Amino acid sequence: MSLSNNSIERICKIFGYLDTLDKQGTKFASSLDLAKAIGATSYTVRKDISLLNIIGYTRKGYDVKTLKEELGQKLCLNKKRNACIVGLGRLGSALLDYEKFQEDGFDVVAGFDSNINKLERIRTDIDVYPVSRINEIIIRKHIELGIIAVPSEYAQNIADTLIKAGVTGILNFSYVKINLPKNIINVNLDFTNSLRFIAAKLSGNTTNK
Amino acid sequence: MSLSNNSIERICKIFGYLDTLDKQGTKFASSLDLAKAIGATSYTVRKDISLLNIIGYTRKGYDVKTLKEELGQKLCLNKKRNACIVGLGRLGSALLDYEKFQEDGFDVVAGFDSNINKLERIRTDIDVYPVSRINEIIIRKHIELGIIAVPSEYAQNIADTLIKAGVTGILNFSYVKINLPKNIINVNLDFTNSLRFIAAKLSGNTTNK
DNA sequence: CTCTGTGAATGCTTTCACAGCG
DNA sequence: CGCTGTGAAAGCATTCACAGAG
Repeated sequence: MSLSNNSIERICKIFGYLDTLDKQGTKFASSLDLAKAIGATSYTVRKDISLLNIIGYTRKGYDVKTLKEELGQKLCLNKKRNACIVGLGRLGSALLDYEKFQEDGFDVVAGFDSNINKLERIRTDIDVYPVSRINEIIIRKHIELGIIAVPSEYAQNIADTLIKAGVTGILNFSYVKINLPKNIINVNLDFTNSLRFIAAKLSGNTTNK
Repeated sequence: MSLSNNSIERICKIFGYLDTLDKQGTKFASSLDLAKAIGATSYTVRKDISLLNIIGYTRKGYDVKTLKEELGQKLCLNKKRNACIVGLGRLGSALLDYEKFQEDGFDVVAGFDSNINKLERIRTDIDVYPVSRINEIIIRKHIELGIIAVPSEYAQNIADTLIKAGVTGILNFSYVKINLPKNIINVNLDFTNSLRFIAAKLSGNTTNK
């Protein structure tokens, strides 16, 4: 089985949307419904799904519950995973309390910051530690995912520490690209770059693709 | 001139990296340097840049200051733009104080929330208003960009309000796709989906592309 | 040499078009 | 009918390979 990044991203979005549909009590969804919800075409959705050898029902579309279960299984999204957040500034502490992570099976089980005073002041149900304890805690709590919300100049260093401790996936909110061994999966979310992208497209000298 | 989204995104990243290089005092950067910094190949970087009819110097690479200026000009990234944030919960208020936006020419000039008590409690230099005043303030302050950080169920409604008031670009932090007229540029940043993507790739049944 | 600039070739992804099914 | 499933075609983006320039 072998999916492109684009396919994976679409399927992840579909998975999230199926959850919404399920909570609403919707039973079936056609490829077109799904496509609209994630911003794709129905062809692409059908192809993505069929690449996973999942089949739908003619005339009705896909069974919401079943499809969600199957997508989750094929992409290992049903399994819970432990995560930690490094850097508990404004953004990091907002992320600590971002309930959607937990709802979706990502358990944030630790927060880290280098500022001891900050650790004492923070009010959250999640355990917080100084960065010096990253290695110990990651191993003890079986943390697989690291969320980096430290100032950009420290991001690479933190990433190295996380990986040495055994983290295999990194979500990086700093605006620098971090260099990683290629078995580590990583996504960069650079807010400023997203605004730049919007600004650039607004300026108009672009295709619509 | 006509660039694909991928090209625009890469160029935006290059633009950001050139700023870092410039502050460091670096004078020249080769296509390979830039490529490494943004996670691309040198071919792609050269092609992207040449699509904009910008030329470098043989044997030295690109002049950092000049290239930044030219990219900024072609993509209209030098012009300042006003932005607002709707939804001042944990995330929204963190974004209000995200200095990188201002540094990069995105002036956050207003925050909105539906909860009047919250507006009174918030401590920030930026003016905050009830959502009922969105239309008035957007017009008065010439706001072009809207950053949506409200709970997902309100996102579509807020987006419609913003657009009616004249906003042309939207950065959406909620996890629903919002439907927009196609002259509106919009980017979705769904944190949970990024974690899902990482989890899916960790599970391994994917290409490396 | 070492780097850029770029047509040509390659390799992906998406789209199309239509058979199949209830 | 209204939907899925899928080979074939089209459309893009990336990579290659090499000329050009100092």
